[in-house]
Amino acid sequence: MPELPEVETARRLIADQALHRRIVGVDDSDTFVCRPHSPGQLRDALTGRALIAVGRRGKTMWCETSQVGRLDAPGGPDLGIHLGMSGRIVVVSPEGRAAEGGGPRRRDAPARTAWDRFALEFADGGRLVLVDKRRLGRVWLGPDLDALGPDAGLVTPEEFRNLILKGTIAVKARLLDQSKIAGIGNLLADEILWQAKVSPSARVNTLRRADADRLYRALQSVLRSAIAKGGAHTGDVIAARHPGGTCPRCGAEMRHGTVGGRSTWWCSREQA
DNA sequence: ACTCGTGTTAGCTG
DNA sequence: TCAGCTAACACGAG
Repeated sequence: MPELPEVETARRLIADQALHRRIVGVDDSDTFVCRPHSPGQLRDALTGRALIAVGRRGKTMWCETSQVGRLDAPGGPDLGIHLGMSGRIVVVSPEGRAAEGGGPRRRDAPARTAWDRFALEFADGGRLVLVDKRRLGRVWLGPDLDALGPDAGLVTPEEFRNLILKGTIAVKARLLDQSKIAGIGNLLADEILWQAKVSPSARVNTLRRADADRLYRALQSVLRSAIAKGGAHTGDVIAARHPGGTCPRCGAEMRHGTVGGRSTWWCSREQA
């Protein structure tokens, strides 16, 4: 599920509920989720510290950690968290109540599931868990944020034009390139292109400045709406992403194909 | 049984 | 070296 809006709900959950709690245990036994670390490395690096801040760039989160035993003092390693295709964050309170972020919106959740892939156990009895059915999520030390482009919600119109228009790639593939702009996933990309009335397979070198500016405005409005409503799946055209679906604006048939290696839906009339 | 997928990334090609 | 493309990863859902 997670695109930028879902990751933002997960980040806010961590910020509200998981900071300044002493870590007394770490389950880092899933070597695929904790790649490239081996079991025990995350435990050894984090035990005795606390999370003290949580940031987000695109779909990547990072938690700053404290010194060992000094839970208000910065100085520990940064912990990267990525939700992958199906990850969610669950934070369990000292009383055992579990809240979930990374899905549509924050809500109650089971305290333990068969899909718990990584967990921090706190001294107060609560925990922070990465729940991830498909195991494409990831938790690792020292995330390299410089490999990502600017966050999709923070990029300026000028930056956007410069990052988007270079080369000959299909515009949807470019929107999905996290090293150019961070945070746009498959559903957001379809929604942005539909709102801007741009064909997903249009080559970026064929776009005019007016197209880029419409894409920029669509990006900002789609992001704002998706964060407010709780997820990328709340977009207007997402409901029409199925066989027989019709454009919510003009009623024309929706087309389906693969662009940039991803399943893509577009309006046969307005995004020809 | 079989196909698909809201994400990333190694590896190949020109 | 780089832009662009494909396959692979893992595994549940339909």
